[in-house]
Amino acid sequence: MENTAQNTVQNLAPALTRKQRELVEREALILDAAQTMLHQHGYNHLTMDRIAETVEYSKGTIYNHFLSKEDLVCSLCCRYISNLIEIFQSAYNFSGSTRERYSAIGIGYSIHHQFHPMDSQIVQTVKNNAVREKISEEKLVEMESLEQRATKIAQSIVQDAIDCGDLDKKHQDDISTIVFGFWSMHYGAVLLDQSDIPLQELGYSQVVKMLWHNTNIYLDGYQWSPLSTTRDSEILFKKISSTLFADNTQYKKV
Amino acid sequence: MENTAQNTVQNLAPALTRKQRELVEREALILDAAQTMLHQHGYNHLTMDRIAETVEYSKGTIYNHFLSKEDLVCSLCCRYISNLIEIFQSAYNFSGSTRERYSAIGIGYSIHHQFHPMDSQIVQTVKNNAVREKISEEKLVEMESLEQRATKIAQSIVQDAIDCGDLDKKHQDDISTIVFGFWSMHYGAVLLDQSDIPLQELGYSQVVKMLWHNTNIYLDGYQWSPLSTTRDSEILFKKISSTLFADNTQYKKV
DNA sequence: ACATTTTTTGACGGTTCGTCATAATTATTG
DNA sequence: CAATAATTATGACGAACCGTCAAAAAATGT
Repeated sequence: MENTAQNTVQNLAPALTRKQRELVEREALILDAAQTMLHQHGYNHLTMDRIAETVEYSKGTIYNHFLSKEDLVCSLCCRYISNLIEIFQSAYNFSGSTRERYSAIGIGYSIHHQFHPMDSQIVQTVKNNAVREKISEEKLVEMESLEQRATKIAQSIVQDAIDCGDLDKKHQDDISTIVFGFWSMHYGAVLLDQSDIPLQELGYSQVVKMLWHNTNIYLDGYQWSPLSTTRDSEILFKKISSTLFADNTQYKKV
Repeated sequence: MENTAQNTVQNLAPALTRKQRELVEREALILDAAQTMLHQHGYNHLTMDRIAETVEYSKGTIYNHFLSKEDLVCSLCCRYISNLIEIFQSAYNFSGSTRERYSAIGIGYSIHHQFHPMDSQIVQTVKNNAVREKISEEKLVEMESLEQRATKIAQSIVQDAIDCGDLDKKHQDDISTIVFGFWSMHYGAVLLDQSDIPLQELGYSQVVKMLWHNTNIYLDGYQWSPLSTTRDSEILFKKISSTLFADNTQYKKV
């Protein structure tokens, strides 16, 4: 994803000047520092002064890159969504039925959360209106466009399902509703997982399991064949998750 | 609910002293002021100084009631959940099949959100870890106990469904999973509704409709009879919502 | 070598939170 | 009722943080 973008830019505009490259590098440096700080000490201890100190640039320089603290955090959120898009892309390319490919999106989402719970917290933070208000219009547009790309991948699998008959044609107009239901279920579960202590007691991957179960029920409700009752869900889960996260090298950062 | 509590206290401990009554009244005064401020100007403009100014007490006095700003907001959240419990209670008492009673909980939740979007924002804020960290242990316990009461109501309807055969006995061990799935779907949808601009474009009650559709599919997936396909969902929705919100007097505050 | 533009810097002003010594009020006692 | 003790209210203050901007430093152009 990042490589693709870089190549594209290089192809269109022959090369970035040294200055420009330095700028891009420094931006990544700042974001990495912020993310590490967020992981280690939480949002409340993430301050612009501390970031500046860590990367050994002045605060003013940080503000040359990001319009506000919230803009910076939103950039982290964008990196997170980009990673999610990669996972969704893998899910899209999973060789199996449309039902399996769609399920792979859900599994990808929940396991990614299990690997990086701190990062889905960033999303939660950015989604909060008090924070959102302080994010620049451009950054919001950037994030929304990324979210749309993620959504589009899911929607196109639903469309495939309708086209090949796995899902009844009467649901043609419900595609966005189906994606919304699936997405809200995952989103809500992940958020509840972060705050509800009673849930934590049940053990960590409990949420992943419950999501897997509930989404199967949900998709069965839509009569999206093959139904979960006709296959061994346990095996399917393992197959999909191991395929998606075979090379978990990409999960070192964000 | 509030009356009940008040009466209980009065019965057990003959009467509150004048001082205690003043304290309770003032606490409500502060919370009302905070809520109004939140509605009108958002979380970012809600400051302890402004609250103090509005209620015409000093900041120190506010801090005699609440340990921190976050504690105060959490108290607002508790009031919100209390209201939700009342609605869930009505849903529980709805005269109809177990499926309808359970659906009533979902409808109650989503319509309450439609009536008070600002208030579900408070929940979102409180759920955020950066805010949560600053809430006192006691307030968190209070809130969690309220949440448990709400959850218990939903769970007991599921149990009723299993007991009377509307839901297969094989789901006996999945009760909390069923409630979790239902709850996360609603929670996620409501949260997505607050931030995602693309969704807003679709019109306001769209989320309520999508939730109604998706939760029907979800419960159909569990084969919770009577299935939505055997009844007119539109009529049922209207019946439930008008029953639950017949006396919308309770919705003036929170 | 000098001038001009760009970039970096960190001291500073503005907000807000939460505290705490002091003042005001209320309760108690002789 | 007056004097003293206990309780409660107050707002000035310190600390933390954000974002700015004039001045300094570096880079670029002539």
